[in-house]
Amino acid sequence: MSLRHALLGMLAEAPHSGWDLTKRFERSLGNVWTASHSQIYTQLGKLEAEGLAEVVATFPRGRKDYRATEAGRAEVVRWLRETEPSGTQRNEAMLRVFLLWLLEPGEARAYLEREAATHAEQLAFYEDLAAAWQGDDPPQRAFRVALEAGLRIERAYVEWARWAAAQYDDAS
Amino acid sequence: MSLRHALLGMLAEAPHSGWDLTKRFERSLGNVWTASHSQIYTQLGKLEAEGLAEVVATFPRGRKDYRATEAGRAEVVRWLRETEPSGTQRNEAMLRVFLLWLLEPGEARAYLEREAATHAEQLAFYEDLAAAWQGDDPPQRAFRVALEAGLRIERAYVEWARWAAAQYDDAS
DNA sequence: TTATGACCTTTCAATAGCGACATGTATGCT
DNA sequence: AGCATACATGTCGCTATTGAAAGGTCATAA
Repeated sequence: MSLRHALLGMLAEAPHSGWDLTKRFERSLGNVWTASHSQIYTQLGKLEAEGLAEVVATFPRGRKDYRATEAGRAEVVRWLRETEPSGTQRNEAMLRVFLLWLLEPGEARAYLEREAATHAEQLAFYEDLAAAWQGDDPPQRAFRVALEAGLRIERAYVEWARWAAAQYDDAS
Repeated sequence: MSLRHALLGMLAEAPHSGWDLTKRFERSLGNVWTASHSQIYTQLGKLEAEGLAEVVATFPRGRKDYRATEAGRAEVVRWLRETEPSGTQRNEAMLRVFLLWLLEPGEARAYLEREAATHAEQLAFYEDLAAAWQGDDPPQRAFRVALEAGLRIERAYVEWARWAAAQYDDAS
């Protein structure tokens, strides 16, 4: 399971609460892997029970910060080294493109225009992030590398979606 | 559930057996949504029970070809029109990039070089498909539009992965 | 004739993931 | 004081997904 290792990786970087982690999934990370808070809290409990993570501080409102233990850190590293990325892909928006011929051309075009807008928005978000970005420790550099992928891929998406919308133009 | 509608969409295009559908998921479709044969056969059974798909022919070796019924076709269209794409994203290979700082720079670089190679291969596959492509009916055009997305995004991936590998160069 | 490999379907147990429900706390505004 | 909103965690039932096991057919070539 990847969620497990995603969490462990973040907890190896710095202490985080379930809330923090949920927010990180909603923002940047959500574009490569989604997870709901119910999944995250459940998993944190399991990681703690297995000795891979531990609570390092508690705060008002019941907030608990977790950190990866040595065993937890070792487990992510082992996972990175010894396992192949599973080929599981999930992108419902693109899946729909295969089925667009079932709609009227105008509807298909509208869908693609919405896609273009959505990706343009995402791109702008990444650009803001990149502009504001600083920090040069290893986790931040890894983030920067991932962000660059986001920038390039969103650009490709936006251009594609505009081109695709034109393909479904009534005139065509 | 998207799998359901993905299958229905393909069955609206032409009759397919579970085997065919599995192959289509392994090839082109797998890059936006993965599904194992066990899931596909189970789902075909359900679609048939609900009257959304029907067996239109049987062949040697137990092969059965399914086609979407009118109700099935209407259901995909309804889904396309009335529901928003779920935001679920899943891309384990990119998720790992966020965690690459946990490895030695050399290991990280090697990972990214493998990614570059994998995506270059995928790109070549799409290019071959595109070169061989012909047919101008609506489903084929939709496929062509999706393929164009694949081409553009894989190109972006390859270039990114090469750039990213250089970031983790020992010299850096 | 027999082995090999490609074709093809089915079932099942176990795990992962989703969405709704439940519960409560601190902050800031009116 | 009262209220809204953001913060914060946790549980539960249902559905989706995976991976493995099992069983069978046809074509081809050694």
